[in-house]
Amino acid sequence: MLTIGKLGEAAGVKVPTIRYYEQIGLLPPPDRSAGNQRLYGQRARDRLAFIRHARELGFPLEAIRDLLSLSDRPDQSCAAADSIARAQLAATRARIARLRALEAELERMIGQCAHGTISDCRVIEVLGDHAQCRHDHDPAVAEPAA
Amino acid sequence: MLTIGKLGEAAGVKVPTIRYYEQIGLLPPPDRSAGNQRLYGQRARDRLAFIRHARELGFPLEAIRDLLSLSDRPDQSCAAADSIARAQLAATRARIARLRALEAELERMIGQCAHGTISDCRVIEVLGDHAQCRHDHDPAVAEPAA
DNA sequence: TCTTGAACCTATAGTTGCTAGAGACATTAG
DNA sequence: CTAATGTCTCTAGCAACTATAGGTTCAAGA
Ligand SMILES: [Zn+2]
Ligand SMILES: [Zn+2]
Ligand SMILES: [Zn+2]
Ligand SMILES: [Zn+2]
Repeated sequence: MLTIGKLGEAAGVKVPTIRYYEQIGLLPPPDRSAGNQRLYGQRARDRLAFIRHARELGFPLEAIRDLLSLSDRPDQSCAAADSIARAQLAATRARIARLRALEAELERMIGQCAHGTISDCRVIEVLGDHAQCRHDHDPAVAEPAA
Repeated sequence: MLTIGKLGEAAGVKVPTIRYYEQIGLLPPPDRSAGNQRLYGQRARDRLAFIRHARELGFPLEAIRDLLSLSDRPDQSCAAADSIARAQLAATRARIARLRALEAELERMIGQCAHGTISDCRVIEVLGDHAQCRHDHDPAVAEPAA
Protein backbone atom coordinates (compact mmCIF):
# COMPACT_ATOMS: atom_id res chain seq x y z
CA MET A 1 0.00 0.00 0.00
CA LEU A 2 1.19 3.46 -0.92
CA THR A 3 0.70 6.77 0.80
CA ILE A 4 -0.41 9.64 -1.36
CA GLY A 5 3.11 10.98 -1.60
CA LYS A 6 4.53 7.66 -2.78
CA LEU A 7 1.71 7.27 -5.26
CA GLY A 8 2.37 10.70 -6.65
CA GLU A 9 6.03 9.94 -6.97
CA ALA A 10 5.33 6.62 -8.67
CA ALA A 11 2.91 8.10 -11.18
CA GLY A 12 4.53 11.49 -11.68
CA VAL A 13 1.52 13.39 -10.36
CA LYS A 14 1.58 16.01 -7.64
CA VAL A 15 -0.11 15.26 -4.36
CA PRO A 16 -2.72 18.06 -4.55
CA THR A 17 -3.59 16.90 -8.04
CA ILE A 18 -4.39 13.43 -6.77
CA ARG A 19 -6.68 14.88 -4.12
CA TYR A 20 -8.25 17.04 -6.80
CA TYR A 21 -8.92 14.02 -8.98
CA GLU A 22 -10.57 12.32 -6.04
CA GLN A 23 -12.68 15.38 -5.36
CA ILE A 24 -14.05 15.49 -8.88
CA GLY A 25 -14.69 11.75 -8.86
CA LEU A 26 -11.98 10.70 -11.29
CA LEU A 27 -10.31 8.58 -8.64
CA PRO A 28 -12.39 6.62 -6.12
CA PRO A 29 -11.98 7.50 -2.42
CA PRO A 30 -9.22 5.20 -1.21
CA ASP A 31 -8.95 3.31 2.04
CA ARG A 32 -7.58 5.20 4.99
CA SER A 33 -5.04 4.36 7.64
CA ALA A 34 -5.92 4.34 11.34
CA GLY A 35 -4.80 7.97 11.38
CA ASN A 36 -7.02 8.92 8.42
CA GLN A 37 -4.34 9.01 5.77
CA ARG A 38 -5.06 7.78 2.26
CA LEU A 39 -3.68 4.39 1.26
CA TYR A 40 -3.58 3.25 -2.35
CA GLY A 41 -3.15 -0.13 -4.00
CA GLN A 42 -2.19 -1.29 -7.46
CA ARG A 43 -5.59 -0.51 -8.94
CA ALA A 44 -5.36 3.13 -8.01
CA ARG A 45 -1.83 3.29 -9.35
CA ASP A 46 -2.88 1.95 -12.73
CA ARG A 47 -5.84 4.25 -12.89
CA LEU A 48 -3.74 7.28 -12.06
CA ALA A 49 -1.13 6.31 -14.64
CA PHE A 50 -3.89 6.07 -17.22
CA ILE A 51 -5.16 9.53 -16.32
CA ARG A 52 -1.68 10.94 -16.40
CA HIS A 53 -0.90 9.56 -19.80
CA ALA A 54 -4.19 10.72 -21.25
CA ARG A 55 -3.59 14.21 -19.84
CA GLU A 56 -0.15 14.29 -21.40
CA LEU A 57 -1.85 13.60 -24.70
CA GLY A 58 -4.15 16.54 -24.08
CA PHE A 59 -7.40 14.69 -23.40
CA PRO A 60 -9.76 16.83 -21.31
CA LEU A 61 -10.70 15.37 -17.95
CA GLU A 62 -14.26 14.77 -19.12
CA ALA A 63 -13.00 12.66 -22.00
CA ILE A 64 -10.75 10.78 -19.60
CA ARG A 65 -13.71 10.14 -17.36
CA ASP A 66 -15.50 8.56 -20.32
CA LEU A 67 -12.46 6.55 -21.34
CA LEU A 68 -12.10 5.21 -17.82
CA SER A 69 -15.69 4.11 -17.61
CA LEU A 70 -15.35 2.44 -21.02
CA SER A 71 -12.26 0.61 -19.86
CA ASP A 72 -14.33 -0.86 -17.04
CA ARG A 73 -16.51 -2.68 -19.61
CA PRO A 74 -13.95 -4.79 -21.49
CA ASP A 75 -16.49 -6.77 -23.53
CA GLN A 76 -18.08 -3.84 -25.27
CA SER A 77 -17.03 -2.48 -28.61
CA CYS A 78 -14.24 0.03 -28.54
CA ALA A 79 -15.91 2.30 -31.08
CA ALA A 80 -16.71 4.93 -28.46
CA ALA A 81 -13.14 4.96 -27.17
CA ASP A 82 -11.75 5.24 -30.66
CA SER A 83 -14.04 8.10 -31.47
CA ILE A 84 -12.91 10.01 -28.40
CA ALA A 85 -9.34 9.49 -29.54
CA ARG A 86 -10.14 10.60 -33.06
CA ALA A 87 -11.75 13.76 -31.72
CA GLN A 88 -8.62 14.43 -29.73
CA LEU A 89 -6.51 13.91 -32.82
CA ALA A 90 -8.67 16.31 -34.79
CA ALA A 91 -8.43 18.93 -32.05
CA THR A 92 -4.67 18.49 -31.90
CA ARG A 93 -4.34 18.94 -35.64
CA ALA A 94 -6.51 22.02 -35.60
CA ARG A 95 -4.34 23.52 -32.93
CA ILE A 96 -1.19 22.76 -34.85
CA ALA A 97 -2.58 24.39 -37.97
CA ARG A 98 -3.54 27.49 -36.09
CA LEU A 99 -0.24 27.72 -34.27
CA ARG A 100 1.63 27.46 -37.54
CA ALA A 101 -0.22 30.46 -38.89
CA LEU A 102 0.68 32.37 -35.75
CA GLU A 103 4.28 31.25 -36.00
CA ALA A 104 4.46 32.54 -39.57
CA GLU A 105 3.10 35.94 -38.64
CA LEU A 106 5.40 36.25 -35.65
CA GLU A 107 8.38 35.32 -37.79
CA ARG A 108 7.42 37.80 -40.41
CA MET A 109 7.00 40.71 -38.07
CA ILE A 110 10.17 39.96 -36.17
CA GLY A 111 12.12 39.49 -39.37
CA GLN A 112 10.95 42.77 -40.82
CA CYS A 113 11.85 44.87 -37.84
CA ALA A 114 14.89 47.07 -38.32
CA HIS A 115 15.44 47.24 -34.55
CA GLY A 116 15.36 51.00 -34.28
CA THR A 117 12.88 52.95 -32.18
CA ILE A 118 9.41 51.95 -31.11
CA SER A 119 7.85 54.34 -33.60
CA ASP A 120 9.46 52.36 -36.44
CA CYS A 121 9.06 48.94 -34.86
CA ARG A 122 7.45 46.49 -37.19
CA VAL A 123 6.25 44.40 -34.24
CA ILE A 124 4.29 47.24 -32.73
CA GLU A 125 3.06 48.32 -36.12
CA VAL A 126 1.75 44.92 -37.15
CA LEU A 127 -0.01 44.46 -33.86
CA GLY A 128 -1.73 47.78 -34.29
CA ASP A 129 -2.77 47.16 -37.87
CA HIS A 130 -4.69 44.03 -38.19
CA ALA A 131 -6.01 44.60 -41.68
CA GLN A 132 -4.00 42.28 -43.90
CA CYS A 133 -3.98 39.22 -41.67
CA ARG A 134 -5.02 35.81 -42.83
CA HIS A 135 -5.28 34.08 -39.46
CA ASP A 136 -8.31 33.11 -37.51
CA HIS A 137 -10.47 35.96 -36.31
CA ASP A 138 -12.75 34.05 -34.00
CA PRO A 139 -11.75 34.79 -30.40
CA ALA A 140 -13.37 31.50 -29.38
CA VAL A 141 -10.47 29.78 -31.15
CA ALA A 142 -7.84 31.99 -29.58
CA GLU A 143 -4.81 30.29 -28.18
CA PRO A 144 -4.51 29.91 -24.47
CA ALA A 145 -1.76 32.26 -23.40
CA ALA A 146 1.69 30.77 -23.48
CA MET B 1 -18.04 58.56 -29.76
CA LEU B 2 -18.91 54.89 -29.49
CA THR B 3 -20.93 53.05 -26.90
CA ILE B 4 -19.41 49.87 -25.55
CA GLY B 5 -21.54 47.76 -27.85
CA LYS B 6 -20.47 49.64 -30.97
CA LEU B 7 -16.85 49.50 -29.89
CA GLY B 8 -17.08 45.78 -29.37
CA GLU B 9 -18.62 45.36 -32.79
CA ALA B 10 -15.99 47.53 -34.41
CA ALA B 11 -13.09 45.70 -32.80
CA GLY B 12 -14.53 42.20 -32.76
CA VAL B 13 -14.44 41.98 -28.98
CA LYS B 14 -17.36 41.05 -26.76
CA VAL B 15 -18.77 43.67 -24.43
CA PRO B 16 -17.97 41.87 -21.15
CA THR B 17 -14.43 41.40 -22.38
CA ILE B 18 -14.02 45.14 -22.81
CA ARG B 19 -15.25 45.73 -19.29
CA TYR B 20 -12.88 43.03 -18.11
CA TYR B 21 -9.93 44.71 -19.82
CA GLU B 22 -10.86 47.95 -18.11
CA GLN B 23 -11.12 46.20 -14.77
CA ILE B 24 -7.61 44.78 -15.02
CA GLY B 25 -6.23 48.10 -16.19
CA LEU B 26 -5.52 47.17 -19.79
CA LEU B 27 -7.93 49.82 -21.04
CA PRO B 28 -8.20 53.18 -19.28
CA PRO B 29 -11.58 54.11 -17.77
CA PRO B 30 -13.42 55.93 -20.55
CA ASP B 31 -15.62 58.99 -20.36
CA ARG B 32 -19.23 58.45 -19.41
CA SER B 33 -22.49 59.76 -20.77
CA ALA B 34 -24.90 61.74 -18.60
CA GLY B 35 -26.54 58.42 -17.83
CA ASN B 36 -23.25 56.78 -16.79
CA GLN B 37 -22.67 54.77 -19.92
CA ARG B 38 -19.17 54.33 -21.31
CA LEU B 39 -18.20 56.37 -24.35
CA TYR B 40 -15.10 55.59 -26.38
CA GLY B 41 -13.11 57.54 -28.95
CA GLN B 42 -10.58 56.62 -31.59
CA ARG B 43 -7.75 56.13 -29.12
CA ALA B 44 -9.64 53.46 -27.25
CA ARG B 45 -10.56 51.79 -30.52
CA ASP B 46 -6.96 51.57 -31.62
CA ARG B 47 -5.85 50.31 -28.28
CA LEU B 48 -8.49 47.62 -28.23
CA ALA B 49 -7.64 46.53 -31.77
CA PHE B 50 -4.02 46.22 -30.70
CA ILE B 51 -4.99 44.06 -27.75
CA ARG B 52 -7.23 41.96 -29.91
CA HIS B 53 -4.59 41.28 -32.48
CA ALA B 54 -1.98 40.47 -29.90
CA ARG B 55 -4.37 38.04 -28.22
CA GLU B 56 -5.05 36.35 -31.54
CA LEU B 57 -1.33 35.81 -31.80
CA GLY B 58 -1.37 34.19 -28.37
CA PHE B 59 0.40 36.90 -26.36
CA PRO B 60 -0.53 36.70 -22.67
CA LEU B 61 -2.27 39.75 -21.28
CA GLU B 62 0.76 40.60 -19.17
CA ALA B 63 2.93 40.71 -22.28
CA ILE B 64 0.33 42.86 -24.00
CA ARG B 65 0.36 45.21 -21.06
CA ASP B 66 4.11 45.60 -21.50
CA LEU B 67 3.81 46.05 -25.26
CA LEU B 68 1.19 48.75 -24.78
CA SER B 69 3.29 50.69 -22.35
CA LEU B 70 6.24 50.41 -24.71
CA SER B 71 4.14 51.71 -27.58
CA ASP B 72 3.43 54.80 -25.50
CA ARG B 73 7.16 55.71 -25.62
CA PRO B 74 7.80 55.95 -29.37
CA ASP B 75 11.35 57.31 -29.07
CA GLN B 76 12.79 54.45 -27.12
CA SER B 77 14.49 51.45 -28.64
CA CYS B 78 12.23 48.64 -29.67
CA ALA B 79 14.53 45.97 -28.27
CA ALA B 80 12.20 45.18 -25.42
CA ALA B 81 9.20 44.84 -27.72
CA ASP B 82 11.11 42.61 -30.07
CA SER B 83 12.24 40.42 -27.26
CA ILE B 84 8.67 39.95 -26.07
CA ALA B 85 7.75 38.93 -29.59
CA ARG B 86 10.66 36.55 -29.82
CA ALA B 87 9.64 34.94 -26.57
CA GLN B 88 6.16 34.48 -27.97
CA LEU B 89 7.59 32.94 -31.11
CA ALA B 90 9.68 30.55 -29.05
CA ALA B 91 6.67 29.57 -26.97
CA THR B 92 4.62 29.02 -30.10
CA ARG B 93 7.29 26.82 -31.65
CA ALA B 94 7.63 24.81 -28.47
CA ARG B 95 3.92 24.20 -28.45
CA ILE B 96 3.91 23.14 -32.07
CA ALA B 97 6.71 20.68 -31.44
CA ARG B 98 4.95 19.18 -28.49
CA LEU B 99 1.63 18.96 -30.30
CA ARG B 100 3.28 17.19 -33.18
CA ALA B 101 4.59 14.52 -30.85
CA LEU B 102 1.10 14.10 -29.44
CA GLU B 103 -0.37 13.96 -32.92
CA ALA B 104 2.03 11.18 -33.84
CA GLU B 105 1.16 9.11 -30.81
CA LEU B 106 -2.56 9.59 -31.31
CA GLU B 107 -2.24 8.59 -34.97
CA ARG B 108 -0.27 5.54 -34.05
CA MET B 109 -2.67 4.29 -31.44
CA ILE B 110 -5.72 4.93 -33.55
CA GLY B 111 -4.11 3.32 -36.58
CA GLN B 112 -3.15 0.19 -34.65
CA CYS B 113 -6.57 -0.46 -33.20
CA ALA B 114 -8.42 -3.36 -34.79
CA HIS B 115 -11.76 -1.91 -33.65
CA GLY B 116 -12.91 -4.91 -31.72
CA THR B 117 -13.72 -4.95 -28.00
CA ILE B 118 -12.41 -2.66 -25.32
CA SER B 119 -10.19 -5.41 -23.94
CA ASP B 120 -8.31 -5.47 -27.24
CA CYS B 121 -8.45 -1.75 -27.92
CA ARG B 122 -5.09 -0.30 -28.71
CA VAL B 123 -6.25 3.14 -27.60
CA ILE B 124 -7.10 1.98 -24.10
CA GLU B 125 -4.01 -0.16 -23.96
CA VAL B 126 -1.60 2.59 -24.94
CA LEU B 127 -3.14 4.99 -22.46
CA GLY B 128 -2.71 2.43 -19.71
CA ASP B 129 0.87 1.63 -20.56
CA HIS B 130 3.00 4.64 -20.65
CA ALA B 131 6.33 2.89 -20.71
CA GLN B 132 7.60 3.24 -24.28
CA CYS B 133 6.61 6.85 -24.86
CA ARG B 134 8.98 9.51 -26.06
CA HIS B 135 6.89 12.58 -25.38
CA ASP B 136 7.26 15.14 -22.66
CA HIS B 137 6.83 13.88 -19.14
CA ASP B 138 6.67 17.17 -17.35
CA PRO B 139 3.08 17.94 -16.32
CA ALA B 140 3.97 21.62 -16.22
CA VAL B 141 4.21 21.47 -20.00
CA ALA B 142 0.97 19.58 -20.42
CA GLU B 143 -1.36 20.82 -23.10
CA PRO B 144 -4.42 22.75 -22.10
CA ALA B 145 -7.36 20.54 -22.78
CA ALA B 146 -8.76 20.77 -26.27
C1' DT C 1 10.59 6.91 25.29
C1' DC C 2 10.66 11.31 23.65
C1' DT C 3 11.20 14.53 20.14
C1' DT C 4 11.74 16.55 15.93
C1' DG C 5 10.68 17.03 11.27
C1' DA C 6 8.56 15.44 7.25
C1' DA C 7 4.46 14.06 5.30
C1' DC C 8 -0.27 14.16 5.77
C1' DC C 9 -5.19 16.19 6.67
C1' DT C 10 -9.16 19.76 5.43
C1' DA C 11 -10.72 23.92 3.59
C1' DT C 12 -10.26 27.97 1.05
C1' DA C 13 -8.54 31.04 -2.37
C1' DG C 14 -5.78 32.07 -6.44
C1' DT C 15 -4.33 31.30 -11.39
C1' DT C 16 -5.70 32.87 -16.90
C1' DG C 17 -8.88 35.00 -19.84
C1' DC C 18 -12.72 35.39 -20.19
C1' DT C 19 -18.29 34.21 -20.09
C1' DA C 20 -22.91 34.09 -18.05
C1' DG C 21 -26.35 35.51 -15.04
C1' DA C 22 -29.34 38.70 -12.00
C1' DG C 23 -31.64 42.82 -11.27
C1' DA C 24 -31.74 47.72 -12.16
C1' DC C 25 -31.14 51.93 -15.07
C1' DA C 26 -30.59 54.40 -19.92
C1' DT C 27 -31.57 55.06 -24.56
C1' DT C 28 -33.99 54.89 -28.79
C1' DA C 29 -37.57 53.58 -32.37
C1' DG C 30 -42.17 53.64 -33.35
C1' DC D 1 -45.35 57.02 -24.25
C1' DT D 2 -44.13 52.69 -24.24
C1' DA D 3 -41.62 48.72 -25.43
C1' DA D 4 -37.45 46.81 -26.74
C1' DT D 5 -32.90 46.86 -26.60
C1' DG D 6 -28.63 48.29 -24.54
C1' DT D 7 -26.10 49.30 -20.60
C1' DC D 8 -24.87 49.37 -15.55
C1' DT D 9 -22.71 46.74 -11.34
C1' DC D 10 -21.84 42.63 -9.02
C1' DT D 11 -21.25 37.92 -8.52
C1' DA D 12 -20.23 33.39 -9.87
C1' DG D 13 -18.52 29.95 -13.10
C1' DC D 14 -15.26 27.51 -16.58
C1' DA D 15 -10.53 24.06 -16.93
C1' DA D 16 -7.21 22.00 -14.40
C1' DC D 17 -4.83 22.65 -11.31
C1' DT D 18 -1.63 25.27 -7.51
C1' DA D 19 -0.83 27.49 -3.19
C1' DT D 20 -1.65 28.74 1.44
C1' DA D 21 -3.09 28.23 6.38
C1' DG D 22 -3.57 25.79 10.34
C1' DG D 23 -3.72 21.53 12.19
C1' DT D 24 -2.63 16.03 12.74
C1' DT D 25 0.02 11.77 12.09
C1' DC D 26 3.96 9.17 11.32
C1' DA D 27 8.85 7.50 11.26
C1' DA D 28 13.42 7.86 12.75
C1' DG D 29 17.09 9.37 15.73
C1' DA D 30 18.89 10.53 20.64
ZN1 LIG E 1 11.19 46.24 -33.34
ZN1 LIG F 1 -2.55 38.95 -37.63
ZN1 LIG G 1 -10.15 0.66 -30.28
ZN1 LIG H 1 2.63 8.59 -24.55
